[in-house]
Amino acid sequence: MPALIQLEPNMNLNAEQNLALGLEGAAWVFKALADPARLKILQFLASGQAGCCGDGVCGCDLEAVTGLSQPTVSHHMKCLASAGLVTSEKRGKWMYYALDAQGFKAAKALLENCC
Amino acid sequence: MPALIQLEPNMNLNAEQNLALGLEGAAWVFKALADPARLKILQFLASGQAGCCGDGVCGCDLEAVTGLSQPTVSHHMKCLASAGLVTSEKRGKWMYYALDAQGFKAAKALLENCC
DNA sequence: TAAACGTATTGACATTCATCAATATGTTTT
DNA sequence: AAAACATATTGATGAATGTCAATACGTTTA
Repeated sequence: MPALIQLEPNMNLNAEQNLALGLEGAAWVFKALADPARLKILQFLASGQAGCCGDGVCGCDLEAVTGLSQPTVSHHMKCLASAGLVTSEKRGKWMYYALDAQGFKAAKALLENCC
Repeated sequence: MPALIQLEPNMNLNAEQNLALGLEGAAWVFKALADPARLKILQFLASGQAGCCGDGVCGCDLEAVTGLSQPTVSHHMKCLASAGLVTSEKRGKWMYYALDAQGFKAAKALLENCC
């Protein structure tokens, strides 16, 4: 039976959906982790370092951290969010990003169970 | 300082090398995990099911499991081996594959530490 | 030695991906 | 209202990827 959920960059995959998608969902999460720039972003988010735009880490922080252009960072964040690894919240004109602990728990479980 | 190790499909990445490569090495491992066919192969290797060629799982088993062609399976196995996730051993005319526990430990550590 | 068989390599092709410049959208500040 | 600013989207481009057919390589068997 084909999956009823369509994997797209514009979705935000939660734990249930991930499970329902089976290997496709698992691969989607690992694909999000499979890029040095995105890992650097995750590392920075995990470090707890303060950002330039007040309380939280915003997009311009991540441009500085990665040295990538603004559109590229935006693309990477959409990728990470679609895999359920980060959360995003718009406050004013800034977009604040944070790690999604649940997504990482799911990723670890994937590594435990499916392999 | 640039990494002294060159990531290639033809290498077999061990834990030390992986660490030395930093985010590049981590991404390399996650990239190997980021494909449904490869996850299915890993799942089968983890299941402990008997193969068709005696003691161990050989290439033709994985063709049956994945439904992919022989060259494609060969390519995937090289990818998994280069990431240190599987070991391969040639016995007679067969190639036997098994999970590399150390590789998975490294992958889990990457998920813990770098994120 | 020949034939058969499992695996690896090569070449080709369509798809996906990372990246940036240019532009659009929306919010805040002047 | 206008200017400034942060982010999102679009379009384009070069690189990487998954796949298979054809072929080459090694090993075993007849």
